Amino acid sequence: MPELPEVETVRLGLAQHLLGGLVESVAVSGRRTVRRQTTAIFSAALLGRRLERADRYGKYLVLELSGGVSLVAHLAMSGQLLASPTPKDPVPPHTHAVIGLSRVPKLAELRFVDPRTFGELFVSFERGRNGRPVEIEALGVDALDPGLDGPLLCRLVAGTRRSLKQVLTDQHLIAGIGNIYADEICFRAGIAPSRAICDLSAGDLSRVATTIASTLAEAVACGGSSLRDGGYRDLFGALGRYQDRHMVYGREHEPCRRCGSAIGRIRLGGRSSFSCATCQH
DNA sequence: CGCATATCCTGACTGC
DNA sequence: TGCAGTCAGGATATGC
Repeated sequence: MPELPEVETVRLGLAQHLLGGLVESVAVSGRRTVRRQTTAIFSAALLGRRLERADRYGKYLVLELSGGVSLVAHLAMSGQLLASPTPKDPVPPHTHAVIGLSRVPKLAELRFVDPRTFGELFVSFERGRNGRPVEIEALGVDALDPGLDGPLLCRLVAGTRRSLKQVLTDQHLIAGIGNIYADEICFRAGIAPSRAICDLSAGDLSRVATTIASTLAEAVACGGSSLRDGGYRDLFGALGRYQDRHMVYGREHEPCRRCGSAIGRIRLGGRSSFSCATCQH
């Protein structure tokens, strides 16, 4: 489930290997892949353009092309962007879009693979005031933004009675954290995910803010998390390594790595939440 | 406003 | 071994 660390790992790969590439061809075969515009508009907007920058806002990848046009990718649950050195490499199942490139030796094709089809691609022609494509203008502050500190968190959650986990995973407040990292951040901050955020002290919120930054930075350094199904892979197909450092996510009934008590699981907002009742309050 | 639920979808897993 | 049922969840929409 690509969250910020996984998307950032893909972004780093794109920034390293894709910039300077020229779009030679665009082929969209998935029915749901491009849904904000016609595939004709999508393809025409990309053809002949040069890739100039790779950005990320929350879980969204934004490839900036010549002419002020952006290719936006959201991987959602099962999406992958995979580089292919030659067009002759076998195309994986569930490949919904293929972008042919020239002038970049390691990347003849960029492929969008997405078995569950929750992900999407679109082209954006307009920038909002915050410099992001207008379609994702409403996203909250990026979870790795250095400005996300205790006081800002405090302002963001003023007047809400929602739980810590619901705030962490609300992309309109903080962008980039999903179910896995929310649980990991709650554990590392020593706070129960179900705890009402209005009950937290300023010190608690500052600790949450620093824990968001340190947890995500460590996960990025590990290349993100690949779960049992091996769903997430980076641009070149490599698995992440942060799953080996998960303290709670997916570890129901297993001993807590800090205190040894059994990890518990509850449902919160329709999603599984894993935590340690001894280490988190 | 907050919360639960349904929706989109396929693959992995579980239980019989 | 195989088949049906369940679960996984990002974003959005809707109802209470």
